Amino acid sequence: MTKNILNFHKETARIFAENLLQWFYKSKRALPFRETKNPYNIWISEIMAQQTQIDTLIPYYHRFVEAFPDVTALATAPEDKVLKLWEGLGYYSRAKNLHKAAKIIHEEYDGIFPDHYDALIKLPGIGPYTGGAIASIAFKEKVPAIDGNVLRVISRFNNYSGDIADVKVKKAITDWVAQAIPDAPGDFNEGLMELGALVCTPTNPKCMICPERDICEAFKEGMTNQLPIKSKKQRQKKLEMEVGIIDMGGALYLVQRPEKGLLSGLWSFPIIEEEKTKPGNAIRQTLKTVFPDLPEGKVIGNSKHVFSHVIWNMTVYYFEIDPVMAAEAPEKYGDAQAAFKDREQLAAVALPTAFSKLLALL
DNA sequence: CACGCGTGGCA
DNA sequence: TTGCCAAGCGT
Repeated sequence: MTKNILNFHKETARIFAENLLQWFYKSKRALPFRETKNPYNIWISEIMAQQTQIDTLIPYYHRFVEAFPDVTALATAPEDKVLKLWEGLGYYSRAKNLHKAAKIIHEEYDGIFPDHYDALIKLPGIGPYTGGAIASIAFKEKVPAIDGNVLRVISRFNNYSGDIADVKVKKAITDWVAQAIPDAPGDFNEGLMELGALVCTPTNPKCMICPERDICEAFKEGMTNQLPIKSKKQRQKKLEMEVGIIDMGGALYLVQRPEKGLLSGLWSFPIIEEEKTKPGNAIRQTLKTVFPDLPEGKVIGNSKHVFSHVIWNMTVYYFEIDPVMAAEAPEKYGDAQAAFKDREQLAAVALPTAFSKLLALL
């Protein structure tokens, strides 16, 4: 049977921390951002790690810190260059907030990285988890860093049935961890996450090699596969979309996404929701407002793209236009920036995966 | 405060 | 194929 109350027992927590640290020092992965305690590098890696698997972020991390080795380099870079380095990683507001925070540190903190939790979480993009991670790892502050791994590990360790999507449950687990933090807060926090990533995994946890097996309540009760409890999120809404690719002698017409909402600020092909009774009409009519002489297009394929909260079923229309139309090539698409981009120019702008994968249809 | 916000891996 | 999940944050 599971428990719906989370109790803290000091001695149990002490042994838990001891086991964890011993395991972590022996079993931790060699990750690039573990080669330093520089708060800047820790920060970049932690922002990239939000909702992202470590293996995915590693090449991005290398490229990013090479291009922007310190806060000043990032603060003084143009935003489009920052977004370009984030291209394909998703959740692009992370990159924008990273850039904003770098400017704040550069201008208001004299380039000196804030060295404690309370100051860190005031920066855009740094919330309770990331603030705790940077403060504990780079500055040895005794604060928790509660991510999805930690919620799962602590839930199982205590055979605790609280719904980890519930803020009250998150707070209870945060309090438990805060009291359990030993003298090496950074290693402890990293160890908790590493245990969740390598051993106490969401499915098929490797209890046989777990350093906490002997004192894990869920293991004792045979509940590891039922925990944690997590309420479900609702399903993505499906949208039928029409994409227009205009090709002018190899240069493609790109538009910048609006300032708010999905993929905001990044580049895309013109795209609009289909009018159900008239397939192809919506994109064609929209494009004709900027290209009155638009020739007939053809469908070159379909593409499905799954976002966090919506699914696009895209029908891709292809239009070839004469280079003489370059003279009238509009730099505005509605209110948005727009331009024909040749291969080299295309490579310089941030084109999200939803659109870059359409290039394979050409 | 429930929801908006990307992408890739995996049973 | 489908759904779930991954080192969350802003509003």
